Amino acid sequence: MSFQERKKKIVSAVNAAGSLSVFELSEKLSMSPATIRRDLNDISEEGLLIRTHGGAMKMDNPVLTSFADKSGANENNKETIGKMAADFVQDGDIIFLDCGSTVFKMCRHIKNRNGLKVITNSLPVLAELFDAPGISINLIGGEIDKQRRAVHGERAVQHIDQYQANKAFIGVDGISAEKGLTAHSEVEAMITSAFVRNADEILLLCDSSKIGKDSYFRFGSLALIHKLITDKDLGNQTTAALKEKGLDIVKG
Amino acid sequence: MSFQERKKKIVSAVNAAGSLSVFELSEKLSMSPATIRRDLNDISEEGLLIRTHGGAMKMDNPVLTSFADKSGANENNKETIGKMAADFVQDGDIIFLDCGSTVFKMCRHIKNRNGLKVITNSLPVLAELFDAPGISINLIGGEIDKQRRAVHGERAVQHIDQYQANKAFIGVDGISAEKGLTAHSEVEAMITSAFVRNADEILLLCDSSKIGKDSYFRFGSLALIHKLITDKDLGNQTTAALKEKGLDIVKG
DNA sequence: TTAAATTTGATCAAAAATAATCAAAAACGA
DNA sequence: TCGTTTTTGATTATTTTTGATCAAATTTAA
Repeated sequence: MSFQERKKKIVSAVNAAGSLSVFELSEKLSMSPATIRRDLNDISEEGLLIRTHGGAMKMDNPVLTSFADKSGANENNKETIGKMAADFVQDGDIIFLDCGSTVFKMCRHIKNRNGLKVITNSLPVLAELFDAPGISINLIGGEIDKQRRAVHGERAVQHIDQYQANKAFIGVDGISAEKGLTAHSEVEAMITSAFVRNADEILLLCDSSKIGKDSYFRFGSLALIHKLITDKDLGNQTTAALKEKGLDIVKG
Repeated sequence: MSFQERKKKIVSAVNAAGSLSVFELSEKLSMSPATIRRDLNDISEEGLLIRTHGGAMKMDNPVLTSFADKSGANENNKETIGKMAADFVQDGDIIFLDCGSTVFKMCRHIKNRNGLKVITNSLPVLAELFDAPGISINLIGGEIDKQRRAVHGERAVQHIDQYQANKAFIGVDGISAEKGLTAHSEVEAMITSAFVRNADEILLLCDSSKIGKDSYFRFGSLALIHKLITDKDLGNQTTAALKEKGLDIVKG
């Protein structure tokens, strides 16, 4: 086994277990502790996990968590939300798809639609739908945001403003009855706002962990949202508070 | 078994297995380890798999591999042209990169530049340069052309017209002293024309098989081109005819 | 706090893999 | 056909990787 392979195995083993000791890894991979230490140092240098005394633990910086990483937080709920959201997509629709992991989950479930037109700024969405014969894709142009694997910027907003869609499937970083919709960053909020302003129906995909939380940039009120698609873990009290605000809630 | 055949077999074997050692491959294909090593190095140079100590493993950029370029005819010449063209790219440049396999070959050789700004409509180019820390990418928006793995259309042309670059690296489907530049399709010609009109210096990458040939859509004269980068197989007579037309020819 | 136990980084030698070199074999072109 | 070029496999020197050892650093326990 080459050290490149070993490194991959170590990363996924540590990600799966949360944390592992040098000794556990050395046993699991039948390698000497010295080698494991060297590997761990290399890997942590690359920023893929956190070195601890005696071993390593998983790095959970939400920004770096790639979409391919199946071990992300709230995986099951996001999957369920994605599936439910896909039910609102019909043949012939013109839809905006935002970047973000929950919206990405939808894609797998809409690949068999026909005559669908997807307008997106998300590279994972592009990659996922690229092979679908019944779907034509309009890619939003502009600066590539490597961290978010998406296109952002003024140019991208201009692009979106030239189109009109039936439905927009969007994600946010926080939502609450008091502050409305919030995002981690202004650039992302600009894009989402553009989607909202150019679509007939706005569907917000948001797992329960983000509901009731506020992120730092406020960019819109709840009144903009036609449907909130979320998971079963959303408390009844919060649900009631949001329904009070006139939100149509779809709960997994 | 030819080198090309073997190469294909190695790539698919490694992709199927995830990873294979030099010895496993040498047994499977009945070739000496020395040959397998040579092959592996060539293949990993082309970026189709990752060379490891002791073997190779499959390359999986989870989001963007689907756009990886499939290698076709005239491989070696295109590779050489790409390498030469890369020499004309300097740190800090703003460049247009056209879609097409020869231009794509450049990418691997410019990954280590710093402060480079790349404006492109090619998905393979995007995938290849995505990881390069010194390069920022501006993706041209518009309709995705799945067959060419690129963005085309009126919207894309508008996008390009908003920018000005130092250099444009373009490809064509045909070039001759009589008819000038020709393309397979009008959509592609529109994009290339837009690149030409918005860049200070135009560098045409074109292997000798396309020189002297005409494709069906004429879209520009040779006078637009500042440098023609081609391979060693270009006949002396043709070379002379093109030089007559004022072309600066760089020959591998 | 000090003392004991554990973990680490550095160093080194052995083992494994590689690159470089060269001659034989095969493919190619005139 | 013959001479040239390309490809292949064997040999050898070099480089990389690994595991062991041990002193220094860190953590734990008393």
